[in-house]
This record gives sequence, structure tokens and C-alpha cells, in this order.
Amino acid sequence: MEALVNPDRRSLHQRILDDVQGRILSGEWPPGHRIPFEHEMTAQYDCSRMTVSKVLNQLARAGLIERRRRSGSFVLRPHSQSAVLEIRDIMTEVQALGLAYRFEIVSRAKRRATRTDLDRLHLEAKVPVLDLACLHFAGKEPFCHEERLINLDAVPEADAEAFAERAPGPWLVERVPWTTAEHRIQAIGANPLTAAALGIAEGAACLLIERRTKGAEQPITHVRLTYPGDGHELVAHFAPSRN
Amino acid sequence: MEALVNPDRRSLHQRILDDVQGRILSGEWPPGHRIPFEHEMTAQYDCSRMTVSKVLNQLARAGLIERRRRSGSFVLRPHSQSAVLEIRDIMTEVQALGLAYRFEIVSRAKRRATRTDLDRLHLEAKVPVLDLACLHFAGKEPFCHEERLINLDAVPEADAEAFAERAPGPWLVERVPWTTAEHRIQAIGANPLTAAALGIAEGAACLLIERRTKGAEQPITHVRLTYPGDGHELVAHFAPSRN
DNA sequence: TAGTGGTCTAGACCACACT
DNA sequence: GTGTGGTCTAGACCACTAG
Repeated sequence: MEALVNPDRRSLHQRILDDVQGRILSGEWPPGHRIPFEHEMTAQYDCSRMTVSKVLNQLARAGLIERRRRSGSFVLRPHSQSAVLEIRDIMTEVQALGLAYRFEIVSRAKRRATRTDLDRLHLEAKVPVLDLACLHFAGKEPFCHEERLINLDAVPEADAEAFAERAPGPWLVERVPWTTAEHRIQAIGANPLTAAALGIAEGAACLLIERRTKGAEQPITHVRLTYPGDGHELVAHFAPSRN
Repeated sequence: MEALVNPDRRSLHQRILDDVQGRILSGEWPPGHRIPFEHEMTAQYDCSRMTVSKVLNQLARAGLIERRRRSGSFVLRPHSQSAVLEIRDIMTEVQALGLAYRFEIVSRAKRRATRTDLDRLHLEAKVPVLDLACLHFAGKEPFCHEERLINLDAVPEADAEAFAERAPGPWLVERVPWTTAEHRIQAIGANPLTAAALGIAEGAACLLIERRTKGAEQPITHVRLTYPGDGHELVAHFAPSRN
């Protein structure tokens, strides 16, 4: 059915996807437009229905179109901005700036979880926790102040770890299987502790990233990363169907 | 082949996906583990290869596994935190707080693009631009200060729009077809203009969201949204395969 | 009730990477 | 070579829903 010699290097469904996506992005098919039925595209591209279906389902997952039974598929209007945010590893980030990276454990304490700890970890039982403070440097300058709680019920081996070679973040990523995470991003004025650690004025604008990480069974860790506001920005991209 | 009565409401590939994903999330299949070949899963689940393939490709797109020809599919280690950030419409956000929403156009100017404008819009030619400042209120309090540039070459009808009913953001979303956007998120101290607009102290910590929006042909708009730091946070989620 | 998308099959050939 | 995943087909039946 298809041309014997591949006309270009893309697969058939990739070409169809690019075609349809192009029409949507260009405005040729504006929001609300009903795109051709599967059986129509099957004829138009001279391919099987599965191939068309795969393309349209990809576009639907990417949020470009909506599929309705008995009605057809429709171009959606660009929905309330949702974007993919890349939160990179601190070491990677520093090295991307062309600076030398190192970190220091500033303080370390083991205790039964206090009420604040439980709140931060989203826990109820008063489990043992490890409370770490850590400074990350870019060259000679402090780059980020890390305050971390680790649930020792979930990761007991953290108690015996010195975190000399690897910072607590990468150490946990290596050790703990797949997780889900929730991030909160705020601007705050530096509190006295953080200001002293980062060598900035109290109240200076800082970017605070809080991350709560859960494993399959229970919460694993909570971390507050504070960056001086003038030295850091997050970048997020919004684009249809990353393929 | 399949049971005549659907054992639960999920489709076959959904059940397979949940099964495989569960094993990965639980750590039963740790990072590096080689998951069964397609033909093995075909036998195990008593289904066709396409069904298995669909599942594994979904997991690969979600970043949970990596597929290598001739070698098989392998569980990845949780990669550098990347998360889906939801940047909601300001009106929606305010109303979610249970507060009344309104906005005001504070200033408006039309001009040929200055060097700063071109830089912000990612443009080269000195096109006409519309420069808007806008205040968004939650109840009686200022909630967000918006500074927006609109490329009048891309959206000429903006020049004739009063933005009385709809704020510039929603107005553009309705009018312009699909776009890509780039967001930058920083913490900054409030500059005098913004501080006055928001009724906060100069230098107070604020969350700054910059968004640059491009259409198929050319840049469309650039916006700086400044939120008082104590009244705003962004939430992002990281979880494997949203299906 | 008719027509859409949702799902699934049992094949097939190909490209690629490891040997 | 050889075996993996990548792609594709030509059907089929089902579930949902608009008219």
C-alpha cells in the first residue's frame, strides 16, 4: 500500500502526526474545529485505522484535541497554561554554570518526629527522622541552602550514612525505588538562619522549592531548598506533544 | 482468548500497565532490572504483541523504562526531577481562594519596539507593540501585577481592544491559535513601581513568572507576573505515566 | 439506532544492535 | 547471523452517545 521507498526518514504515523499538528498550530484548524474522522484519514493517508488512531490518541494525550464518541475529534483551545518544569540536580546545575561544585553537611540530628516534622513529611506516627542541613556551593559562593528530613522508618540505612561523597538528594535517588513527588515553589524573605548560611541580608528575596517525596508505602523525605533570588531561576516549557 | 466477562472495568492494556507499573514503583523491579520481553509478556498475559507493545511504549514515554533493540526493556532510575507545573488562570486562582476577582488596566502605550521590548519578545524587527500594565485583585487586595507586551504585527486587533471585560491574558488565549510558551520563575525584591502597585514594601520578596508565547510564525506576547511572596505558591507534581 | 471512537488480534516485514 | 523492538495491516467486536 505504502510507497516502496520510504519518502523520508519519519515513520508513517510520525508524518501524519506532524501534518495534523501543523494544521492545528498554524491555526488552519482553529479551536473547536472538527478534525476528519478516523475512517476519512484512513482513506486520505491510505493506511490502516490503527495507525490513524495511534496518532489521534497521541494528540489527545498531549492535550491538543479532544475525542468524543459518536461526535468525532475536536481541536481544544489552549488550556490554562500547564508546563513541564525541569528541576535539575543541584550539582548538574552548578556545573552547567561552569563552576566547581561542592557541598557541606552543616548540621545533623536524629530524633523522634516532632509535630512540625510530621506535618512536613505528611506522616502521622512519631517515627524516627533524620534532620540534615546542607550547603551547596558554586565556586566559592554558597548557592543553595538545603534543609532535609528523612523518614528513617522508610530508609533506615540513612542513619549510618555520612553523606561525605554524595549529597543526601542523589544518595536517596540512588537508593530508593520509584517515587512520586510534590513540589511547592514560593518566594520568601531569607530567615536569619538561611541568611547567615547563604551570606545574604535577612529578608532578601529567595526562591524556595519544597519537595515532598513518597514511595510506594510511605513518605520518604521532605526537603526545603532555598536559593538566593538573584542567582537562580527555573525554566519551564509548554509545547504540544513532546513525542 | 480473553475472559468472556470483563473481570474488572479496566481494559486489558490498562491492567497490564498497572501491573508492570506497580512492580516498578514497589521496587520489585528495581532500576536496571530487565523486564520481560514482549513475546514473554504476550504469553504471560495471553494477548497479542501489539497490546504489550502499547503498554511498554507508554511506560517508555512516561520515562519509567528504557527500550533497547536487541537487548530488551529496562527500568530506569528516577531521573532528575522533572514535574508538571500547572500555571492556572489568575481569575480561576483567585476564585479558588473564595475571593472576588477583578482587574484594572493601569497603563497602556503603543510604540515601536525598543531594544528592551525586542529582547523580551525575542524579536528582531522594530514592530509596533502594545505595552500594558494591569493589576489583578483578590477581594480588595492587589494579588498580582502584570506587565505585558503584545506584538501588534501578530495580533493587530489588540490595538482596538479596550480589555474592559476580559484581561489581556484570557483575551489572547481566546483569539490566538495554538502556541508554545517558555516560563521563567524567579524570586525578586519588589521594584518601586511594583511595590507601589501591590502596596508592599520595596524589596519585599516576590515571585516573578515570566512567560514568552510564540505562535506558528512569530512571537506573540511577553508577560511578567509579579506576586507578593507571602500570598502565592506554585505547585507541581511528579508522577510516572499520567495515562 | 446508527456511527463514532476504544480495544484487540494474528499475523507481517523491517531496522537496528549485539554477536 | 540473530533476536529484539518498531511499525503496520485488515480485519473484528464492543461501548458509548447523539439524534
